Amino acid sequence: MGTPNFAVKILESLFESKKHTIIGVVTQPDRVRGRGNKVEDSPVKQYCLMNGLEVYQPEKVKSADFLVLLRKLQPDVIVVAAYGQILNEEILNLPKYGCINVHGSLLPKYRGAAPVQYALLNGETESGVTIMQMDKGMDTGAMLCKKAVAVSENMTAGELFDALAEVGARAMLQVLDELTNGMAKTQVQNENEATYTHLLKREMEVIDWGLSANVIHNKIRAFNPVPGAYTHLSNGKKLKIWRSMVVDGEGEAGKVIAADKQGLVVACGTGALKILEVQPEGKKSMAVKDFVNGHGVRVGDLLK
RNA sequence: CGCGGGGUGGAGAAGUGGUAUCUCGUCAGGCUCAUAACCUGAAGACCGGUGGUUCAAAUCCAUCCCCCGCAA
Repeated sequence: MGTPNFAVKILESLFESKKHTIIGVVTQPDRVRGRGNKVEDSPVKQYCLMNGLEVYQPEKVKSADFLVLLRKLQPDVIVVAAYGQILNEEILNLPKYGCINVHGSLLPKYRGAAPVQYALLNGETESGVTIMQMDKGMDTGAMLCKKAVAVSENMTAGELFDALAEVGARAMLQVLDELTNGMAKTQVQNENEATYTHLLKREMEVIDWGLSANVIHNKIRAFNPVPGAYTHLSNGKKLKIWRSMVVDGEGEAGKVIAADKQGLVVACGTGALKILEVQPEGKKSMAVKDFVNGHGVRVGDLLK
C-alpha cells in the first residue's frame, strides 16, 4: 500500500527482487488534480500499470467491501509506504506477519505526516528510515529495523526522500527476510522521546525574511520539490525559491544586496541568503543567473 | 468548459503593423603575471504550428500544440 514516488521506490525494489510475490497493490483513488482539473493516476498506480501489477483503489480501505477483498487475497504481510489512509485493527491483524511500514525518520522522533520535511526544517544533520510493525497508533509500532542517513547542509527534501527510499527499500527487504525465517527482532519505541509532525500548511510556504538565513534556508530545502517556498517581488508577483545558500551579509530584511553575475543575495534578519535557483510565477524554474540577466530584480528591491 | 501567466538565436528578456533589440553564453583574436575581469570581431532566429486579414504581421483575427503559476 502506497501512493507517491517514495512508495514506488519501495514497491520497485520488492518487485525487482523477485523474492516476494506481490499479490496486489493498494493506492489512493484517482483524484482530479493539476491544471484543467484532469484526473491523474498516483505514481504507484502508474508503476503498476506499466508492470502488470494488480491495483486496488478503495475510496476507504476500512470499508467492509474492501475488507472482504483483502481477506480473499490472503496476504502474508502488507507493506505500507506513504499510503495516505489510516488502517484499522482488522486490517492490521489480517496478514500473518501483520502490516509493516517504512517511515522516513528515526523513530520515535518525527512521527506523523511530514517527517522528512521537518527534519530539514529543524536543520537535522542526520535522519533515517525506520521499518516498524504497525499498530493502531500513529507511527507508534515496534521497530524492526532502523537505518540512519546523513543529511548534508544543502540537501533538499526531494534528495533526502530519494536517499531514504533507497535505504528504506533495502531495509524492507532485509526485514521481510527476517520475518519469514523467524530472525526478526523488535524494539519498542521510547515514548518519552517521541515527537510529532503535522502536514505542512499553506501559509508556511511564504518566506519571512525577518528570520535568520539558516531558518529560511532550511525552509527552502524542506519545501523542494514541493510545494516550494516563495516570496513576492516588488511588482507583487510570486517568486519561488528552489535553492539557496547561507552567506555572510547584512541589511534590511528582504532587501536585495547583490544582483549580478556573481549571484543574487538577499539580506535576512540574521545573515544573508544567496539565491541559486528561482521560479517566477508563470515561468519555469531557472538558474538565478538567468533570472538576474532577464532583469527580474535589482539591488535595492525589497522582497516580501 | 475551474482561474491566470507564457511560448522571440543555446539561456533570460525587450519589441503590440513596416522583415528583430538587449544581457548572458558560445567561437575567434587581443589585453593581462593571471582571470569568472576588460577590449575587438564572428557565428547563431523562417519570432510554437496552421489558416486568415493587410501593400506589409513577431505584432491583428481564428484554430491547434506545448510550458508554467493558482485553486482543488
